[in-house]
Amino acid sequence: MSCGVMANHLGWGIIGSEGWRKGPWTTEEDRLLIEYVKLHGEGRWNSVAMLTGLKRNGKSCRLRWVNYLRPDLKKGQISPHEENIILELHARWGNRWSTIARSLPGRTDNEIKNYWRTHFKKKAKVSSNNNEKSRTHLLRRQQYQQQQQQNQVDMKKIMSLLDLSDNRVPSLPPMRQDMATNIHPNTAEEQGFLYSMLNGYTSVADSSNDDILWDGLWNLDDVHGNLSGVCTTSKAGLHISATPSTDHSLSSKIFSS
DNA sequence: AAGAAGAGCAACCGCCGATAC
DNA sequence: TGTATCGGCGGTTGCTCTTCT
Repeated sequence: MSCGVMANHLGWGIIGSEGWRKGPWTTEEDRLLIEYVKLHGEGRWNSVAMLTGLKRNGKSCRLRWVNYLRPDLKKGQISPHEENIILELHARWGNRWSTIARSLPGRTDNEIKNYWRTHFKKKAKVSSNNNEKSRTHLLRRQQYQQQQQQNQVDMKKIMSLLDLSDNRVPSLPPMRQDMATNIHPNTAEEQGFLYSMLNGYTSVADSSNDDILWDGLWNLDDVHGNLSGVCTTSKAGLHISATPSTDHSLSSKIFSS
């Protein structure tokens, strides 16, 4: 069903009190917006309505372009690799979806947010259904934490071996090599984090440990109400103690594009 | 076959920081 | 320096589609 049909069918696509259309975009609206960006580039979204005749406000235009019309968007399902990256970065940054999205070319913050939300709910439900297994989970979590402590020891060794003048990370699979070279760590701390993230996720989030990781994340959510304090723990193999909610400078340095 | 429930996703809202004036 | 505007972000809503009963 096209957006236009849906809009008509549902009475959606109404004109708001300020004269702006709302609701799903029609193909004609998309075409106008694409034409605008071709001619004027991205930005100055508030002038779209004036220059194209679109009855959409600037925010709506920007959102439509960023989340749906951008030519470099990657369509299709999130791959297992991407899921692992999301997991790791969420453990690190919390709900900073735009920061996470910058590490996943072609994916939008909205897409990642939706993905996390739906999978979070799914996993959380599974977790709540498995209360009877809690003792087993506790035991496994203890094992997991021991593994993370070992990871920290390993990390120190890795950092001592890293050549900080060279951003390329040796001995990584191609996908992780791409990540490493795109992110450009500047300091030993950043490079250490990046390295632990890239190397750690197979041990953390492979199929055998995946439920432990999710379980840890859900429990953190229960405790904190949100995941803003996640990385003060070793739950996801991360060990830099700055909290995501305050550590804006590091994230912007690491993920600046 | 029909209704209910859940999953997935597009889009809106409100807040906030950056920038212009 | 104060105010207005714009753009970006995270949270939330509401709709369709799919699966289950």
